[in-house]
Amino acid sequence: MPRIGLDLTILLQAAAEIADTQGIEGLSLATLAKKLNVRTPSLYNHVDGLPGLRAKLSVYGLEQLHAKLTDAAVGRSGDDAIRAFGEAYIAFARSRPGLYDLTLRAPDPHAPEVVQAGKKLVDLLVRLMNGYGLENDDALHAIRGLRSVLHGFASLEQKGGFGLPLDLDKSFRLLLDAFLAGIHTIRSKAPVDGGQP
Amino acid sequence: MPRIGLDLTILLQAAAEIADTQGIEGLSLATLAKKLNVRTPSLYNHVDGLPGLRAKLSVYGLEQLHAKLTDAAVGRSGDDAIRAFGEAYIAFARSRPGLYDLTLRAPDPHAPEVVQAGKKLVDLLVRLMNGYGLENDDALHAIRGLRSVLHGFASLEQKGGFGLPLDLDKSFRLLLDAFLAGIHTIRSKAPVDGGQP
DNA sequence: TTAATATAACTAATGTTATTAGTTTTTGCA
DNA sequence: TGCAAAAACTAATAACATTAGTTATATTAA
Repeated sequence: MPRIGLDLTILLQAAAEIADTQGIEGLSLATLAKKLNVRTPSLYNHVDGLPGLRAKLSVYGLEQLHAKLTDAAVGRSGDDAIRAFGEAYIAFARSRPGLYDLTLRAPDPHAPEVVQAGKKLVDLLVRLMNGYGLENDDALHAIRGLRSVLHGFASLEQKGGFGLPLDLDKSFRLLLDAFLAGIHTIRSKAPVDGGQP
Repeated sequence: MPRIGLDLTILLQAAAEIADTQGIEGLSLATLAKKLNVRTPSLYNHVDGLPGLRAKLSVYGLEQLHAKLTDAAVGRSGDDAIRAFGEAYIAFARSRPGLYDLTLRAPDPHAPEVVQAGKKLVDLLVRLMNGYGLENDDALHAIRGLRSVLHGFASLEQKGGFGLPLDLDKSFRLLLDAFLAGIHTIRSKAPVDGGQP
C-alpha cells in the first residue's frame, strides 16, 4: 500500500557507514537523509528520531559483533577460544569503528532489545568460560574482566589514546597473554590447552 | 581594564559539573551560559566555541586525574603501587564521570596540550613500571595493558555495560589481580622479545 | 479494471543551538 | 579625568531535530 522506497536495513547500513567514516558525531538525520536522497522528516517513518536511530543501530551493531565473535569462537576451547574471541573483537572494533562505538552508546542501555542483544554476547562468553573451567560467579567476574580488557584496548586505540610508536598488535597479544596467565594463576590450575607459547 | 566577571577556572568547573551530572551530551554552550547567568556569546571571550571548551576540559580533566593518581602512587612500589593507582583511577572515573569521559574525547587528541597532559600520565606509569622491574618496550606494553584494563572497566561500568547483579568491586579486584599475576608470569618468562607465534 | 486505503515521502513551520558581527559597558591605568 | 582594552551584550544567521499537515503511490478489494 505504501510508497516503497526506503527499507530499515538499507537505512541502518547507510547510517552505520556514516558512523564508521565520519565518526559518531557525524551521524545526524540530516547527513543520513542526504546520503539516502530523501528529506529529513521522511526518516521518521522508519525510526523514532535520532535517539531511535541510535537505539536501532546499537542493536544492529551488537548483532553484527555477536555474529563475528560466534564465528571466531566456534570449534575452539580454552585459551585458544578466548584468543580467537579477543582477536575477532578487536578486528570488529577496527573495521567498524562507528558501529562498535554505537554498541556501547545506546540512548537507553536498559531497553529490552539492547539488554537482550548484550545478553547473547554474555551467554557466548559464559559457554567459553565454562568450557574453560570457570563456573558461576567466577565465570561472570572473568567475563567482566575480559570485556574490560577488550573494550579498553579497542577504545583507547580508536581514540588515539596510544600515542607512542609501538606495535599495537604486540601490545594486544601481550595484554591478552597476561590476562589469560592471570586467570590461570587465580584459578590455581593448569592451563587447559597448554598455556602460552 | 576589562569587565572582570567570569574566570576560566570557574567556567571549567561549572562545565565539568554539568558534564558530571547531565552527561557529556548535556554540556552545551547554552546550558553552561544558563548556569553562569550569562548569554551564550559571552563564553566566546573565554573559550573558542564548543570545541575549544571541550579541548580545555580534556586537559583540565587529565590534570585532575594525574593529581589523584600521583597522590595514590606516591610512596608505594610494585604491585602495591599499581593497585593503588588502579583504585584511584576507578575512583576518579566514578566520582567525575563526565570529566573522565572528556579526558578521552578531546576534539583533537593530537593537540600539543592534550598530548603533554597525557604524557605526564604515561611518565608516571613508566616510573611505576621501572620500579616494578619492567623497562623500555616491556614497560610501554605493560602500560598500554594496564590502561586498557582500567579504562575498559571504568568505561563499561559507566555505560551500564555490566548488567548483572554482581559485586563490581570484587570484579575489579579480580581483574587487577589477574593482570598483575599475568605481568609477573610474562616478566619471568621472555623479557626481551617474548615473541608469540 | 478501477476505487479505496494505507503509508511513504513531501512541504511548511517552529524551537534549539552554535556562531559571527557589531555595540555597549566597565575597569585599570596614564 | 579621560582613554583604551576587553568582557558582556544584542541582533542576526545557519544547521539541525522535530511536529503538523499534505501529496502521491502501491497494494488490496470491489
